[in-house]
Amino acid sequence: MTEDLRRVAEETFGWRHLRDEQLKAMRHVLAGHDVLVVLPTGAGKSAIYQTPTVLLDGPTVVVSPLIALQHDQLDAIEGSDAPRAVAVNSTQRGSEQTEAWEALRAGEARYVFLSPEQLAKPEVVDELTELQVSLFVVDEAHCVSSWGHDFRPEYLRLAPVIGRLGHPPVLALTATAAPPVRADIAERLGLRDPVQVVASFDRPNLHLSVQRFTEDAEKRNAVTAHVRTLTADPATRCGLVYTASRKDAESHAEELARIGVRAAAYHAGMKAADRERVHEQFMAGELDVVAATSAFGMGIDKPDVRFVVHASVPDSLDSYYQQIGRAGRDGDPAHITLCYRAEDLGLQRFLTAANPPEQALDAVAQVLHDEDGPVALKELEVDASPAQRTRAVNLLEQAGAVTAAEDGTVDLRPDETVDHAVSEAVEVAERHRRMLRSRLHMLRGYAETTGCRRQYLLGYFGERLDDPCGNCDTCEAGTAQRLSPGTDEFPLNGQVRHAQWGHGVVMSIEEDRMAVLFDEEGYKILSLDAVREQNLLAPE
DNA sequence: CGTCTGGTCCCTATGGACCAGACGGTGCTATAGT
Repeated sequence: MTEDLRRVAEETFGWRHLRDEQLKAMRHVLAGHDVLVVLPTGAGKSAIYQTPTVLLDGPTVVVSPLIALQHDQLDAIEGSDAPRAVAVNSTQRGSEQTEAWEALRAGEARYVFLSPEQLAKPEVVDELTELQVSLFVVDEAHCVSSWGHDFRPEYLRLAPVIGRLGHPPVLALTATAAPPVRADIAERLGLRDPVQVVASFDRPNLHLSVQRFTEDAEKRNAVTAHVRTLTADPATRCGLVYTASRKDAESHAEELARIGVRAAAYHAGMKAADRERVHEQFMAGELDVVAATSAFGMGIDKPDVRFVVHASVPDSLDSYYQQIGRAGRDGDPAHITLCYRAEDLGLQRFLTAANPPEQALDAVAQVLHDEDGPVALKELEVDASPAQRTRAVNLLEQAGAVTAAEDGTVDLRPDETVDHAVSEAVEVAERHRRMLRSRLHMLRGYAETTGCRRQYLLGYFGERLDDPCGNCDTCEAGTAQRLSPGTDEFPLNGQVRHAQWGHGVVMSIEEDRMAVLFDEEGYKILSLDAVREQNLLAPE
């Protein structure tokens, strides 16, 4: 099997060497296992589905969040000797879509790229069922967890689709996923006993630092001054400035342009043509700095980004790590700076504060209660937007009040009342909100720690670095210390139980505090004294 | 949750204090109008 993979990799794609992680994941895919792969960008994640597809009988479905990413992948496959790849999406004419399906039916095309929204359409799933799909790939799989719960709820409806396709091996690929995100991806996709292939998150060439501010104006000036200094040096000319709002992306870009930096803004409120131009100019080295919201990033694989400055905090360390990971891909040193104001957490708190869609929940539960049999999702006639309706179904399903069949229909469990179903679903939404809030606490912890930033960051991703890294601001300030191996009663990654919060895992132990990840409540930061004096945690 | 904006108040006028209300992120898809 390994020899076949190596042969295809070399003969079809021209890859002389495969990394151990790539080979391991491919072998499990060919053996029919579900696989969750967490590998840094540039480590060849795409190869993990591209190669086995050549050896499999049926086509490979690739779920991809952005049409632009689908195009990149199509180009990559077209540039090899692999079979043809097609995409089906809303930018195409009807004839183009028809041709794509025909090529797949004829066995001429063997890869098909789709958004999760396409897979929400029964006619698309019908086509795929006929094709006898051999491999189901979810690219950028962290989107399942980060977008599925609200922004793009179709991401949580992939599990029934996978079932309908006869549950071919599922391969979930991402560059960033902390342990709870991995668990969420596996659960939401319905992975069966997935093999996890996780590479180290450490990027030692990134110099990590945090600058604290009390005044907004002061922080803005510091961002400008810092970027001015960096861009003035040819060795660190190119970088990114991340902002929390579109307005700030524009004001920072304007200010930088005013002082002579080749800078432009990028956010989702801009015209598609302008966004594309900024993207291309940055890739071509015609722009040195892009000041952007979180819209900028996926699919950016520019090796020589020398700095990432955050003008405001993002929503989590998960997002933060993803954004800073766009620097120093070539392995050369890069500067990472978080310009931190505690007040900035307020905006993120707001953005994660969405109330559970109670009306939609109520309407959906009521319709399902009144109907005799299962109902197709699209046929659910409720007074709510399609996205809200899907979100309500997702929550009801997670609450165990609604069951989803593989044919895309849903039904209320027998004996389930509308009120009980709604209240359970609201509790699920609130648990999720608590998890998002708790991630914000961990971000705050990173910004405010006097310990080694890298130890903290890696610890968040479940990886342990015993000694201070020597390449962050706290190490340079001399405040970072050797990581405590935990105490006898609470070893790192040990299991604990809290009377109120239930089961958890010890994520980090600092001098006077510890972080615990609870299954139901998310991350909690506890004072070690309080834990000891009040006997808050019992080892499990 | 925090910031910004626009309006009102005060009442020899002006501009600062105060308050209410709006706004804040991520993309797909389908469809109407050129």
